[in-house]
Amino acid sequence: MESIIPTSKDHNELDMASMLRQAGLRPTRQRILLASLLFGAEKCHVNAEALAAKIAQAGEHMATATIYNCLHQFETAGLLQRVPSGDDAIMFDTNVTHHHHFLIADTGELIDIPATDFKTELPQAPDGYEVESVDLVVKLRKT
Amino acid sequence: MESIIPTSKDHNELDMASMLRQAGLRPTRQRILLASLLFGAEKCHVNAEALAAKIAQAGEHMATATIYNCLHQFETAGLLQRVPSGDDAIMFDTNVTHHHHFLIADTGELIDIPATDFKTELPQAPDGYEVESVDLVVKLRKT
DNA sequence: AAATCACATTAAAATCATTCTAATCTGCTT
DNA sequence: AAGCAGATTAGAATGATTTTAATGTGATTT
Repeated sequence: MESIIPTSKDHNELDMASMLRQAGLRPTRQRILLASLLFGAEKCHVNAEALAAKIAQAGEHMATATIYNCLHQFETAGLLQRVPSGDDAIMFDTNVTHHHHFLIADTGELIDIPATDFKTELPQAPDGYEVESVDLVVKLRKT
Repeated sequence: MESIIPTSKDHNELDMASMLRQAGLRPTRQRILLASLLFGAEKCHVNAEALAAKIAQAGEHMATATIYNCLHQFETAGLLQRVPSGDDAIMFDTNVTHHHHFLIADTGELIDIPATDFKTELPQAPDGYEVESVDLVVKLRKT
């Protein structure tokens, strides 16, 4: 009994599928689910473990290797950016614009800093090299 | 048949021992050896694996746990600074002055940038927090 | 719509840096 | 020389990530 009127869920999945296709990735069930969790919500900073928890919470299942595979594929496709992290897990940011981070020292929480909130005069790259990216992390502690 | 005239090796060990004592660390054989390797040479950026290699090369032996213990103790004592790293190993810097780093993307090699080589206007820390440290990494790729 | 093929996903084992454990050792003080 | 707190040790444990080798699945062709 399929409805002609698409549900919001269907609509979202179509969005995610076309986003993936545009990124050159086949829209598999797993990649669509991950994309929904990553790009449908507000949360910006995730690691594999946090995603696994969200997946379980949604009553779904996915192999750990698939989560890592997809995260790396999303990064390569430019849908995610790797960000420095306080703990020992790889963290990704759904905000792929040029910006930097506050890192709360004791919790490991990351907070975006718009690139416009500060100005940097960079040193010149050594001969034979060019700048690929610039990462600034301001570590904070409670006063 | 101990000589009254100290060899340069002895001299170096005395230096290291007093440095350690000043830092509040008991000058054990292992800590003196590590200190010699770290603060006697030019090399600034090390991880546990690189140190283990140097130790083996010097014909000595040290438990892996000891290397990690000492590195963390040296860091706490302010003799070393942790630095961001491209690979997945913890890296330390014997340069504990305020400065930043170039990171060669494909080799993982770090190069110091004097803090005076660029100017940064930092954003204000959120309420209830204060800035603990600022880390800037400029990732480079070969042109 | 069946066949096909390249690509994805999977569970489980492997890897690798780092930390823990519990026993032994060693600087330092008495 | 004795004693003790702290240091070192080998080896086991941990935990995030990757590999392996087998199975499954989108998309295209027939």
